[in-house]
Amino acid sequence: MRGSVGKVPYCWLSCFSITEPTMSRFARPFAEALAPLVELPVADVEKQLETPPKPGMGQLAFPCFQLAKTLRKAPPAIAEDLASKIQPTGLIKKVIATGPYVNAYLDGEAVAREVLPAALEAGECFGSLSIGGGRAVTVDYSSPNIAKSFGIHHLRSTVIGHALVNMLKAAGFQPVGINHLGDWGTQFGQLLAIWDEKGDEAELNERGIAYLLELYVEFNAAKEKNPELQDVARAKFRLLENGDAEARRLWALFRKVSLDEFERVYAMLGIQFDDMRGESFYEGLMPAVLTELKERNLLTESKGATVVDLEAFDLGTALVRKADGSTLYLTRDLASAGYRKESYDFVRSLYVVGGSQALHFAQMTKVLELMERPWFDTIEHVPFGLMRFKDRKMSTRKGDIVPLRDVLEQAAALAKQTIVKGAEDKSRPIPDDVDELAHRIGVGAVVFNDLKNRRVRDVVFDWDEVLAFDGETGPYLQYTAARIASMEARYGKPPSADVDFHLLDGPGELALIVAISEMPDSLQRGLESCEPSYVSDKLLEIASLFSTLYSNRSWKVLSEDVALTDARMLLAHGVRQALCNGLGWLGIPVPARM
RNA sequence: GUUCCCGUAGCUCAGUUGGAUAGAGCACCGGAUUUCUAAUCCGGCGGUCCCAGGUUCGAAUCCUGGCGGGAACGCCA
Repeated sequence: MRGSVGKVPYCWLSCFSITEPTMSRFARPFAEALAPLVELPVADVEKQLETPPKPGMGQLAFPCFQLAKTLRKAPPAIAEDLASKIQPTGLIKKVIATGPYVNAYLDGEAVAREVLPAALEAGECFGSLSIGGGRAVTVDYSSPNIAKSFGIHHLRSTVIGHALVNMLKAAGFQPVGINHLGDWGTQFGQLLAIWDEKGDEAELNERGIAYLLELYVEFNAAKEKNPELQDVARAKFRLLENGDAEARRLWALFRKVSLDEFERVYAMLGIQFDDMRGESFYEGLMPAVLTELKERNLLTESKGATVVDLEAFDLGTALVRKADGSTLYLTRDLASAGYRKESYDFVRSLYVVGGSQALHFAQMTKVLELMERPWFDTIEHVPFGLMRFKDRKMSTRKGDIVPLRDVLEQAAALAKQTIVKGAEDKSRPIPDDVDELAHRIGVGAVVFNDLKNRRVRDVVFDWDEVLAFDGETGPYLQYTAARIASMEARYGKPPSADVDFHLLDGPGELALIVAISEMPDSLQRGLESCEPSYVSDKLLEIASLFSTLYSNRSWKVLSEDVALTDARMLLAHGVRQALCNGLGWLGIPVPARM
């Protein structure tokens, strides 16, 4: 199966022109010095370079184990020999053999001079890449089902997809955010079936989506006892597909009520889609898909249904038409894939959908291949782990979910409480925009909590964890940026790149500046594997390194020493720029202060 | 039953694509604020990297086989 969950089959970015990762700017000179001595190409040496486990051991390391065989010497002796032959120049301050490694120590002053002015100049573009060349990449994400509440379990696709859209944009691609609304299918038959019995438009207008969810849950409860109800639902959906006026009218009504609610949630998260076509849009395109499948002799009849037999590829059989003639999810996805290719001419098409649907996407891709779509292998399922309760699955059918809106509102309420308490403790006035600030912090906590870990892992929903503001959290990053913003305001003028870089020569500064310089690497790595957590990780590292410096009482940014203040301000500004840009990629708002 | 994913500290997770003494946060214990925001920082405690083999100079990482958890496997999406 292509693109098995959790593994990156190949680097899809590698087909585009890659700018050199920033770290290799530092690694290159070291590799160039080593290459002639070990008689290997510079690129090979560079690939072997590692980062030592502790900062006191330098910033770059070359392991000598592999040379031991060819040179028939002990690795430490080789390291010793190599180290003695390399002259420090430019970015490299010294080279020392440490056991079987040749370690290089970067020159803090030179690194600062290289990184910080560039960061200042780049501003909001700092950390960005220009590998995309304006090429389109579609990102199918969020895609909630109409007539069901927007639950916390939809958060995963929504925030991962949103982050990928932002990251693609930062890398110079033209992302197309697609919300493939689940607004078609037998589920509507179910809703229409129960609506016949007890639907009440007045109540719908009043209670909105909560009422629809209630009906849906009730139908499913009834179906448990009376399985024939599913046949009633299928008949209703067929009616809808055949264009029955009343069914269509109700469908449109349900759709609107749902969209109103979804829009509120998207507004809270600051998300806008480029394409909000639901599944229903592809209704008219499906006959053509079925016709083509038939002409290509890909269809077989099986138990009354129409299928594509994929047993030869270990992918089972893929249903494209039910026995009653109505269509399925796969049929619609085949149609939408072609439509997207025509509309957007994507170089890559991502589907941010739970890992449980791996088979569906494998089938879809295989069918597209059999249909001789040359772009079939540019489609990639970006799977993620399930969100569940500690002791049970979340179940929309049973109404056993947590509405996302509740979570965001709770988080904002808690943030407000923290702001108010903080203001009281320091006997300061409560800010006028406390609600806006609290909202941003709450969203930051909830979103970052989902993006900080690798997406394949299952997530257990836990209020304490979602609402945590301490440690490795969104508010921690926001707070670090806010503290710097406050210093910048106090500083009273824009930071200057014309500073004495020698004043930024300390080990803490060097580690921090190297981390800042790795922002583009985190973006690139994140895009290669569609994994926003690489960015989250880098931001935490930067914030942590800065906080350590900041908390040292003998290390002040603002002081009487003008030259020192200017230099440290430039560094602090770079930190804030990196944090703000990275948070922006992740779709996390940055409050003006905290 | 078959296939896919996951398994690292009490809990939640990183681990630079096979390298040095496996790292963070939470929780717990102890510290730090006359000075840039304590949503912070510092220290301590905490490990059979699920198990067993194999490959390798070298394995949490790769291979094989188990065990445990989750998911998918036809008319839902």
